Amino acid sequence: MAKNIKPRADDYSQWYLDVIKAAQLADYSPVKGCMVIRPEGFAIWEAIQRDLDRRFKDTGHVNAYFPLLIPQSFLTKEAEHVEGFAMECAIVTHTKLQKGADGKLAPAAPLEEPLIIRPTSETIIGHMYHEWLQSYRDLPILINQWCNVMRWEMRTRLFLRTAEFLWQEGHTAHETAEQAQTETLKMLDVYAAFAESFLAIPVIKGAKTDAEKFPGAVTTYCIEALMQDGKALQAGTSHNLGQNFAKAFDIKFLGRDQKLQHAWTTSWGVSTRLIGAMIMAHSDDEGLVLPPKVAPYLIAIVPIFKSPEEQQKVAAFIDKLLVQLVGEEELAAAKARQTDPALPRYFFDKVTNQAIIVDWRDNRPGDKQFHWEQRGVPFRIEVGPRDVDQNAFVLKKRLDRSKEPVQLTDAITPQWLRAQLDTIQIAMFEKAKQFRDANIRTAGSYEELKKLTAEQGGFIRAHFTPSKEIEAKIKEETKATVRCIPFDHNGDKATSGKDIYTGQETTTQVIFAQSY
RNA sequence: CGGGGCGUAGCGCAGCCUGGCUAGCGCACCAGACUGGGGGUCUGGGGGUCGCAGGUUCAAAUCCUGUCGCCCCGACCA
Repeated sequence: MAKNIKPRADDYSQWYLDVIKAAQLADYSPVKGCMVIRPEGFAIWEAIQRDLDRRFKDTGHVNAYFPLLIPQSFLTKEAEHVEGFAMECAIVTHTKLQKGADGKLAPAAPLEEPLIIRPTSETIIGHMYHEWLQSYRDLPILINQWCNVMRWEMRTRLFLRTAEFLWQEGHTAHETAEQAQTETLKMLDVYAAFAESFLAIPVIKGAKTDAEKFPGAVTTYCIEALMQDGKALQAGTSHNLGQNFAKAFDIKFLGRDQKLQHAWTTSWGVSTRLIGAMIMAHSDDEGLVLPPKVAPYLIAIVPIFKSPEEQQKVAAFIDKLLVQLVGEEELAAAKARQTDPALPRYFFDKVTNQAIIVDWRDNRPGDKQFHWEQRGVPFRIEVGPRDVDQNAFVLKKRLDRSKEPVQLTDAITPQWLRAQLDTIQIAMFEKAKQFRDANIRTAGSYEELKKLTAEQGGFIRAHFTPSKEIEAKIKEETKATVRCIPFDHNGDKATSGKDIYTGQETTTQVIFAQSY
């Protein structure tokens, strides 16, 4: 039992914060709502960036960078957009601090036009696309940027909703509506594939209702994930912006038909919220559980010894094991690297920056077990004198907390480790998927929806015709919202049925859930 | 912005109601010893303007007033 982590069943919210704290992923900052991402947490973000960025490049996108500050007037150019974001904007109004008569520093030199700290970059990027775009030959524009954004949320939670957060935002411009739609759905697929294969989080793809869509979008698509407490989390969005922003920012080009016309744009993004999703999807009462593809440390080796002689014997064996897993060269390189000698790191994969760490700190072995377990390291290897005598080590799996002795034969190779990691990666996805699937229920009536949200949570499928007014009413009464209109799920086709609220016949099925 | 809770060592807390001796405890930290296969034991040690500002009092962590901040719940949130 982890003594510093509250069990999920007692207080899920506290459990989540305890897991983050125990794994040292993040910390509160002096500014309310802002978060410090610590090295262990940032390594996860780096892994996400690395893999996603590859996927963006593979689909033809390039990276660029646009400024943090946006003229206030830009925000007002798209009506829905300003309405959606005005309430949570941070505004820069002055350029310097000066000592006043009372000796205290106060803002001086007010700006002529206040600047907004970007809550998202459609407006400034729209402005630039206006400047850059002339002809259909310039299209498509396929740009992504990795950056921070700021949304002054009333209430924040580490990773899930912070005032400032890191994300990527793709912004593309196309010649035709069809191309923009293809792009929007393509990126939704990229997100879904990434969430499932890299983060091992099963997601449902679908469209948002008008009530839930991005301010200024024609259609918003999303991937929705289910957390262990039965609440939904929007893990990524892809927006077809139609010509809304093109019109607001005058993004025009001369077409093949020799006519000046507005471009069709899209935007899509995922954020550090994914880290929160990953924590909540996989971790247990013992702490963080990381999918192998995300983990900065793949194995933590815990040596067991009493005397210096035993230490030497164990160290020699660990070196032998390391040579088989990372090679002679890396073993020597690691020793030359001169990091903390008590915690030497050996790169298993330099491309993904994933390492094996050996814990030589002068602590009890039990401490070390808890230490690495709480940090979600997929495997721990225990090596003591008894193991060395039998030419073996003890392999402990974080996922199911099992342990088994393994002989150190020629079979212990990088391929062996990769196979082990793949098995865990798949098992984690399957486990999460089983949980998710077991928590998809169908409501045949509004009463049933009320009952299910109150008693069971999870995703609730129902026949329903989206309507802002009715959705607001349902939200008020059940705290549940339409998470999405799913494309299709487990092969079950949307068949006609009675709208749970109005009773009218409809072919539209939606997924309701309480969400983060 | 509304409701609730809380500011005392790095962290977690007791003490406050009913003012009074040198402000305590646990964890963490440092030194040493015994230890070592899932959070060990002992000894010694360092660390505090009790959130801040006023007030009452012989005397304030404790009472009063004000103020600042944080956390949780709600409203809000592509």
